[in-house]
Amino acid sequence: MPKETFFNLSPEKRSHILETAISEFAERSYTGFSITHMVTRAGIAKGSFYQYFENKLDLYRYLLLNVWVERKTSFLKSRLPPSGDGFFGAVRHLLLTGIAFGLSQPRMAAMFRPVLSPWAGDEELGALQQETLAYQRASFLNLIEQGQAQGQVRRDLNLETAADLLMAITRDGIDRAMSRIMGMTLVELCARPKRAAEFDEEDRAALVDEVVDLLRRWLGVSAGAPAETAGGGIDIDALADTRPVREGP
Amino acid sequence: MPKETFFNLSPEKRSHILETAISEFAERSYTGFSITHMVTRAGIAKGSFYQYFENKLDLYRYLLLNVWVERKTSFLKSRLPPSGDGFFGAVRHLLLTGIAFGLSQPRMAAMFRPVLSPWAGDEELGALQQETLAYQRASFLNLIEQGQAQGQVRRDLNLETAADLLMAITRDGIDRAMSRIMGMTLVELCARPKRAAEFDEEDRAALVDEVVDLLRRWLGVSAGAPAETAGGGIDIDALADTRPVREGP
DNA sequence: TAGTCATGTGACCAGGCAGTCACGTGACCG
DNA sequence: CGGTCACGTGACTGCCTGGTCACATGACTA
Repeated sequence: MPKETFFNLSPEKRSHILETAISEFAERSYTGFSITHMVTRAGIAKGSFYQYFENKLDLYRYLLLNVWVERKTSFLKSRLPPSGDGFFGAVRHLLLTGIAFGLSQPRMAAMFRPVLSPWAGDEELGALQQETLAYQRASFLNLIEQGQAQGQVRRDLNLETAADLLMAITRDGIDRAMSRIMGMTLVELCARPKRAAEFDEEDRAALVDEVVDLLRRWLGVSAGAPAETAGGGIDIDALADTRPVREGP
Repeated sequence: MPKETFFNLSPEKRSHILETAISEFAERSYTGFSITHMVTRAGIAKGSFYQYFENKLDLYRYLLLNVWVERKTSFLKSRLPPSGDGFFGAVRHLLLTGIAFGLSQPRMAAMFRPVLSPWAGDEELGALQQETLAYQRASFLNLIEQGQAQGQVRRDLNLETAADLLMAITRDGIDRAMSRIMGMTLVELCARPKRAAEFDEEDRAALVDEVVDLLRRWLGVSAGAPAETAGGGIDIDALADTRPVREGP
């Protein structure tokens, strides 16, 4: 957690430092991130950095557990799922919202990829990654169970394996497809954020519809079973990447 | 490509250097790999390294495009798929074989993850990764088309998207599930390779069956359609990660 | 024996890094 | 006015890195 000194800074300066750090992390990855380089770019002295943060990991953790979480939850709350579309309709909305958020924050999406994906990467991030993945898994498990409770997801599933595959499809699969469709990686997108518009609403809907179609065929109760379409929303907490955390002192 | 000097070495010394390099790459990742550290561990002088290889990337490329490919193709050829199980039976065998190979080569599986997964990671690997991913995508597309030609995979699919999702399910999904079941990451498995046995044949079959069940529901022609079970094998080239490459001079 | 050539070697150089610390600055207070 | 306190600063240390290069070694040849 950052030191008190950091929170005594003016909001503008604080934000300036964080934005610079986000850019650096996105462009150079966690390992490539150099404190020396970042402070030069931000126009502050290296000594100041150590009056704000313990070290690189402290800064990264703060960006993940506070900044990212805060932005994501507020984004999601501004686009609440329409109720009445049933479970898969809610999932569809969830995926579309997730894509929109990622495109609106490409730098953060890029810098947190190693910790939101099951890729070991930097040893230093191991603990953080394990914690985050565990929380995501729990969220996805919860999601499937909600679908079952609503009678729209079959019950003869191995829940644990289903959660793994569901994560792979909705995270890795969509990532892969987006990279292909946009013809660039996430890091390249950061350099040209306007290109995100080329992947327009129509393309996004087409992709998500393919994915939801897969999910319906895989998870949906077989045709002919009692379709219990009543309700059918999903708990918004199921979308979170990490346990909600409070702002620092 | 390594220099001539390297290929003039005795097979034992050559192999010793490569094995040391593989361990170092697996334990410290590409960015963390230090030539200085590796040569010390291998017991050779740093000057010698530069008489064998151009630099770190040269060594890494060679390990991927030659050593890995060679071992994988020979492994796959030693376990040819039984014909007669139809398309999904062949896919099942493919997945089981892939898992067995990965567990038999955990260090290489770990060191090549960034280049076989759509994770940008080290800028230096960007070109190599792009090339490899493109080749894999082509293989998966080919696989789906074979299934369609055999009448066992539905034709109303967006092929491109289907390939992305198929890759996510069979690579990322299985990776995620294996990490969960074994309770450790790939890197940790390298330190205790005997633990691979705890993920026994039965567990593997259970996991793969879940995945194949998903694929059947998603891709399979709807029940009642003409089941053209004739033939049903798959071309073994569809399994490759990279374009086949010849051994150096 | 003298010479040639491929190979082996490690001290050395320049550059980048994280983290420290003695000092500078300026606002506020008694 | 002097003193205190929070914050800002950048030179400095110690470490590790990739890559080079002048020299050593030893086999083989004329």
